[in-house]
Amino acid sequence: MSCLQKIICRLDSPKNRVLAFSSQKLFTTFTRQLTVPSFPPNQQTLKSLCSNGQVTEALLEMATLGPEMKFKGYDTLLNACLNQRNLRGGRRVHAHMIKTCYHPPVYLRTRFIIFYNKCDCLSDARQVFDEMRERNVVSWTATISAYSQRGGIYSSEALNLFIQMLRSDIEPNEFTFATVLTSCANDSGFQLGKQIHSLIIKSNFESHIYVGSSLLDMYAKAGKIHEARGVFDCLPERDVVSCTAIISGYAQLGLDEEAMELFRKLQVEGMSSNYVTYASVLTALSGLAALDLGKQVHNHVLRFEMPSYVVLQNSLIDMYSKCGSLSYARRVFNHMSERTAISWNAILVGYSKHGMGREVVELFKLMREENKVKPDAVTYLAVLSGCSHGGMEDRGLEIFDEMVNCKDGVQPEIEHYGCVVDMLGRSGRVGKAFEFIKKMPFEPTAAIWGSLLGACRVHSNVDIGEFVGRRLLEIEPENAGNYVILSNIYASAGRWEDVRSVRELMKEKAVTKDPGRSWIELDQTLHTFHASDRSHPRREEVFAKLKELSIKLKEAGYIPDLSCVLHDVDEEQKEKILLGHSEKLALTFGLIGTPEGTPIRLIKNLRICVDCHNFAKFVSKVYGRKVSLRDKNRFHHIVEGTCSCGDYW
DNA sequence: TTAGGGTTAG
Repeated sequence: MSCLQKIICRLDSPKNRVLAFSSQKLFTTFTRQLTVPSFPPNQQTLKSLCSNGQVTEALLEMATLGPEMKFKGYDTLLNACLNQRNLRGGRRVHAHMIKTCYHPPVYLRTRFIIFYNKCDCLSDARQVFDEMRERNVVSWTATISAYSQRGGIYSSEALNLFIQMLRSDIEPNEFTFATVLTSCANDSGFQLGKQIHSLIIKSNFESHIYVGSSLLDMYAKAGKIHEARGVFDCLPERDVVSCTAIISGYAQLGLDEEAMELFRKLQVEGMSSNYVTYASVLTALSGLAALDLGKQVHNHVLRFEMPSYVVLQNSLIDMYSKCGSLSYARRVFNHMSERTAISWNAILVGYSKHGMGREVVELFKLMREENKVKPDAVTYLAVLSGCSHGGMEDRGLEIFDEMVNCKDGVQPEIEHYGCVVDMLGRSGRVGKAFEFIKKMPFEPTAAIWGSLLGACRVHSNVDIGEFVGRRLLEIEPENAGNYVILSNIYASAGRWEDVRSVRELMKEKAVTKDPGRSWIELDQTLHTFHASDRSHPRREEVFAKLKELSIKLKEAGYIPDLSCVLHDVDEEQKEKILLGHSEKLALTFGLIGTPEGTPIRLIKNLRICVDCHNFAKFVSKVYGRKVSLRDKNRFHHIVEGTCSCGDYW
């Protein structure tokens, strides 16, 4: 028996053949000389060879297969490559198929679409799809899915493909609907999404759990939470995804109390939760600044060993920083084994909102030095805003220049220009800020003018303030805040006639202010107050204490700032309105509800008014309390009569 | 063979 025959004899079992392939150079040489082995391989052999990275050898084996077995052989090879995300191997299989003039059926071509997509080669997947003469619902859905998974600019192509699919008379199935709806969860796709909803009803898929989840998510992302809830309530069965989708729908729209209420209700009904559910719940708790409840969720997550999910940790960072506990947020950040740009952004935003500019700049430097994660547009927003709020304006302007020079490949967008306006205005360079706006490559938004108007008020620049204020009243006539600031600017210059005219204008336009709301967490319960609110069970105590405060603080030098009230009423009435502001009620409740010396943590849904800010400063001084107040924009840490915002917010 | 929910944003 020759050497070659001996080797072939030993290769009867698939296991031995693989071993031989892996270990004996000699054998490979012989096999290549043979080109066509003398017996057909079975699927296990092909799979094993491919899994061992020996795609070329596996393809040589394919030569012995009859045409009817080739389909199965290629499928096996491709599956092995797919499991290992072996792009090179998959490409070889593809090339071999073309070279040997094998015409794969729809199934196999679709598998290649899926393979290329999973290997992140969208253009190859698309090429396979485009070259198909015949397509079925799976090949269409797999291609649509490749685009919808990527989101963003790819969503419109997913929708185009879906329309083409309908035109080619292929009926979508539940997979197609569940997929395509994810591409409708944006402003441009919503109208088509509603039409697809009609189609879903006609096709009787509305109650399908995957389709229903996708549908309710689309409505929630379009801000149509009632429609989303309608779809959810009609689902015959619910699972963790559909429940999480509706909870996160509420949370993403800032309907935090509703999100928590529904979460509790569904928990009672026995819903199961996973790390995505907790990430969404933490978003709602961040909005509510419910620290104690947030800690409870954190403990639960640790107990159930879910701590290593990056998404969950990012949510924890955000929750702790928005609840005022930056040290906890930093601890979570420090202990992460893997960080994404969102992890960095969340902690940077945290420091930024607390006015800690130096920490923002240091952390950003560390992010660049580590060079593991690239800063994105949000990173720059956090850093520029952090510099602005944290007294690091000049460093912020340098960082903006670096952005313009494309240091990290992130182009400044209009929001970044807005940060620069804020920085210039904050540091007193109001004229420069005005010039900067004029030269911007974008049309200034109301927010940008609003930022400059605030600067004009603080730095008493009546000329620019008047121009900007009048401009704002034209483009944003419904925003009561603009009238208040313009009126403040006129009042500071003693232009009482103009103050009156702004007031008249406001009345004429029937401007309504967003209702102000403040709350405080005591014993894991959120106590909410509206202006002049008399609904709280301890209202009598609150108002009695408020009266006492008014007297005591005035003795200490507090003078109510009546210019914060635009109602046309007498001075006594104005003072009464001011004293009824929701943040004063919540602060007073904090004083009576906590032991002496305990820090008080408040949250306001809008920007705090100048008078309430001053009031809180006097409370901190007279009553020896640290007051931490989170308003719409940032944290105010008030100690001994001084605020961390430096009276500019 | 194809499918749904998630974290950061002045």
